[in-house]
Amino acid sequence: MSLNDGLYLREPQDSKLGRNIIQNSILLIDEFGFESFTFKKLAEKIGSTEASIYRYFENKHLLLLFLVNWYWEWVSYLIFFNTMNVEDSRKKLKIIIHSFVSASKDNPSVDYVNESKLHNIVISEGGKAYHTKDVDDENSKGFFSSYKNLATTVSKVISQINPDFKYPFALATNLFEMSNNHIYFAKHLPKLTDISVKENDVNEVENMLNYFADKLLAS
Amino acid sequence: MSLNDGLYLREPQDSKLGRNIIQNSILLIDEFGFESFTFKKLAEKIGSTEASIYRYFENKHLLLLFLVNWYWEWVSYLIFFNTMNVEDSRKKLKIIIHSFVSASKDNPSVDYVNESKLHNIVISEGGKAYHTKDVDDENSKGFFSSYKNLATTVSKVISQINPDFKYPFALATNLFEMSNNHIYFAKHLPKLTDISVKENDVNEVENMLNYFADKLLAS
DNA sequence: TTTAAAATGATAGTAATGCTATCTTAAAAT
DNA sequence: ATTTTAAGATAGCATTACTATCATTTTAAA
Repeated sequence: MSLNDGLYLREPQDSKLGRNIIQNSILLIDEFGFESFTFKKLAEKIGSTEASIYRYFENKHLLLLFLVNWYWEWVSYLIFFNTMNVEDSRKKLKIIIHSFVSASKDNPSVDYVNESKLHNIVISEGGKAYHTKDVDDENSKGFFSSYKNLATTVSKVISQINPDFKYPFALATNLFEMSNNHIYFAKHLPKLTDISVKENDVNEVENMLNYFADKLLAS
Repeated sequence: MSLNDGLYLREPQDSKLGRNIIQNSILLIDEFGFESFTFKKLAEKIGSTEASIYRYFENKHLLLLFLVNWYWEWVSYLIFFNTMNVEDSRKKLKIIIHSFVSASKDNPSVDYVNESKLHNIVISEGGKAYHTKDVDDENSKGFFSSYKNLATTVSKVISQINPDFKYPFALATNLFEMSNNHIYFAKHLPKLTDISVKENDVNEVENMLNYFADKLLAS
């Protein structure tokens, strides 16, 4: 998986220690949350030192950004792969929705990434990747381009379905954000949604997103 | 404005120092972001001490939660006030959308709250109020009830418009989240949206939300 | 109007966080 | 075989996120 090289000081995917950092940061952030995650705890967990981790990532925020980008690239790949031989753009959108809602199931696994836990991190902490005072600076360095490319891909399919639809980008990002939000709501703030997610079955979310997309794109 | 009293140790709205904390925390968070906001900086700014601020709020996270709740209560009040004499539920929803998109303009101002900056905080940092490892615990204490009540109010109007619509809560919260998201995107990640916000003119956002709501609720 | 209670200020201290620096050893590449 | 590069070990430092104590001021009750 190739990501913007400004995200790290040393490419973590190229060394044992680097892959260890990726793998175990996912486990720790998933278990304890991003706020209480520290490089010191991570170092202890992988039997290394803080200093060594700082040689890979400037700070934990950039590590999160790396993980989130990795996730977006992975979803992009899934979508590419799953829609490759599909002509009909309505079908395409359905497959896209299925791809990112169930991203963690269809597991073309890289061994140092637990995609299911990474998906949980994106759901719970993903927003923090761009809700920062440094967004503009980081955006100018291309740190969000994976997400923007993904949004562009989806917006194109939307425009194919209905060329008159005025908000293809907004709908694309809204499908992503809505998916993550409502999975989170179902788990933690169920009064804020109508759907429920039992034992990680996100079927209802998928149905809702399809319903929204269909209605909005009907001509 | 009356909020859940678990949010604070001492009601900040009842004393000069408390109101100072509210007023200046809004200014500081808006200017420098939540991450770099500290009680020490706030104390310096208002000529008080860290210890004194800790007598009002357990920590900065609870202060943020207080501010966000204050905002939601204020929006609820605006909606109540603006829809009071309106019969037609479609009109009601339009007014609701206008109320929260332009919340910062129609200014029934409390002197120690800069509603416009508070709105910016909700847009930029609001999600952090519930994306925490303590959500479940805080939810059980009622720390999100202002938002849930607001969502309930709006969902009722939605169900009046179209009683068969399956996702009244999800649409209600999505309108809020989408509003904040796309104002933020327009300012910082314009490739993720179709609308633009020039000089705080959120008209395009309002139009988009109305379009989405109308299409989704058409029978 | 005195007196007690409550709120604030002043100061100190402590553990954890978020780093940076240096030095040594181990591994890899030439 | 030797030089470069990566990793481990250790130290240190400024800031953060608090808690504790005591003195002083303000407010409220007697």
